[in-house]
Amino acid sequence: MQYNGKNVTLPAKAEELATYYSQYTETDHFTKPQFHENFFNKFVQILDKHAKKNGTKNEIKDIKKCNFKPLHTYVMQKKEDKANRSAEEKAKEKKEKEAVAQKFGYAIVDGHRTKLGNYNVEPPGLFLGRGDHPKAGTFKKRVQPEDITLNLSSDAPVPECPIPGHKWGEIVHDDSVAWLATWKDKVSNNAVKYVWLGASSRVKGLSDMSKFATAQNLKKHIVEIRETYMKELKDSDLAIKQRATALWIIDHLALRAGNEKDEDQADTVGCCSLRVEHIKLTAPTTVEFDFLGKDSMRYNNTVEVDKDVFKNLKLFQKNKDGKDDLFDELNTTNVNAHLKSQMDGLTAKVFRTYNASITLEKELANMELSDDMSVEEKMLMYNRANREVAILCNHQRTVSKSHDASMGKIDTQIDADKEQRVKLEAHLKAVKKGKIPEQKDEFDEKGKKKKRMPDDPDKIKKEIAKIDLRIAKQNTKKLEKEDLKTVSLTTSKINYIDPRISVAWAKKNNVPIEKIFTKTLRDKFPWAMDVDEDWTF
DNA sequence: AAGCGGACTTAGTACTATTCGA
DNA sequence: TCGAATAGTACTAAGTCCGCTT
Repeated sequence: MQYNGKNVTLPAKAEELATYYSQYTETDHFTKPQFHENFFNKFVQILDKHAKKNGTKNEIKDIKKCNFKPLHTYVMQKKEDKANRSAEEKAKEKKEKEAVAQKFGYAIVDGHRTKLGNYNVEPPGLFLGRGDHPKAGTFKKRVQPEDITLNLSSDAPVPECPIPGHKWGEIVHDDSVAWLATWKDKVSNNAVKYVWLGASSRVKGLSDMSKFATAQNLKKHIVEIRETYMKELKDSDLAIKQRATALWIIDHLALRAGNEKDEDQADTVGCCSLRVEHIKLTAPTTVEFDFLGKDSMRYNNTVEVDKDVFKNLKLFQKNKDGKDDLFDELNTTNVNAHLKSQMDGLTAKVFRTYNASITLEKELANMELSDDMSVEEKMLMYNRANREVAILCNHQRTVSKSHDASMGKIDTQIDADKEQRVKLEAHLKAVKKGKIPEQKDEFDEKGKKKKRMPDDPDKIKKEIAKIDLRIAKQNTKKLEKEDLKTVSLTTSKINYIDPRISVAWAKKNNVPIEKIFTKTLRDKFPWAMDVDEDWTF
């Protein structure tokens, strides 16, 4: 790198850090002041320490005088080189990776070779928080074997530590937990990281099944629970009033519970942690919610609420500052304690599972499907239902870089097809009159000769029909693409929707399950695959 | 009953593999 | 058959919730 226009040779540790940093030059992280600040603090700290050790003085003090371009160029070159490797080299790497996965990616659980969810420890680098994160750009240290605890059967051989000169931190034999290995992430306040079994494992499958069993159980209690909170909206006790209001929101809008958060995390909220500034009331019953939820995703929704809910929200805002808690008498613990008293195993998050599954089932039931529909058309219906769930749960994704371009491409194709259709129509008319028109050679934009139109009326009609079908298909594609531009269907499919609803629907409508679930999801939900077409949630 | 550590689920994005269409 | 677009997977951050300690 250069400092103040002069080349500098960095000590190895500082160079490593600066290399991590410079690889983000062209990303969104570089637009955040916090990212630079946290990086540079650590950078200077390393340089100071190094200088002190050598009895010199560190001159690098101002990030504005730093030019990390040479490092960035180097990192980008490496990336390009990697992409440009020969097919053999790539195949060789793939094979090696597969061998590692075979060796480290499985555990023997109750005699069965079971796939792990993850088996690599998180590599060192810069912490990349989501949204406006106070710790963005801080250094995430390399994890050493000594930092790692392994959880094995007491009679299992201890795996050899693969790093020479090192040994495992601790070996435990705890069959009351599901993790196989753990370490602490110093960046996120010693947050515990784990190695788990994969989603296809029996342990995870059973826990998934029990999640949906609880949600199904809520179906049986929901009428009573709703009656209770509707009554409690009018309770004279402020804490109970707040609890009922929060439950109305959790049930109707599928908000998360909303635990308290630390100062050194991004400022995001859920239901219980909503602040006065996050809602705007308009009489008689309109409420606009606008806040950042999990992953700093914006939740912006204007809804009509129950008149008592509106009255209560107005009351909770009274004499408060925008930064004050809306539900100052409430936290997730007492909401969940109350829910538990109404139904065994009931917590706030169960409402999301329940409402997601119920919504999909209801939406699918409303779709009118017929036997002569193509699988694509049926899937369009399914995805529309899935989309309603994703919107309910506020599952978003960023618009892909190529979105506008690919929409434009579809338009161009439709236009070309329409133009060709006009020509075919005219040609058909002429042919029918018995005058077969002379066809001049036509060329496409690449200079290739286009196919001539047939002179047989039936063949012309067939071609017109083909074009009509193509136009219809493209239009459908366009609609769906635009609909799903900012909506992510995968999150609800993986976590919230009882897979048996989808399996039953697929069977009933002769849609191959592969159209709905990827290989990984089919492996995750083997327990859902054999329900019959009449199964209901 | 607050508050914290720990265990587990849920989340979007970055990366990689596969499919599509010229 | 190739490159671009799309689908699918890997990754790890960020939630929820429980139970223990003070």
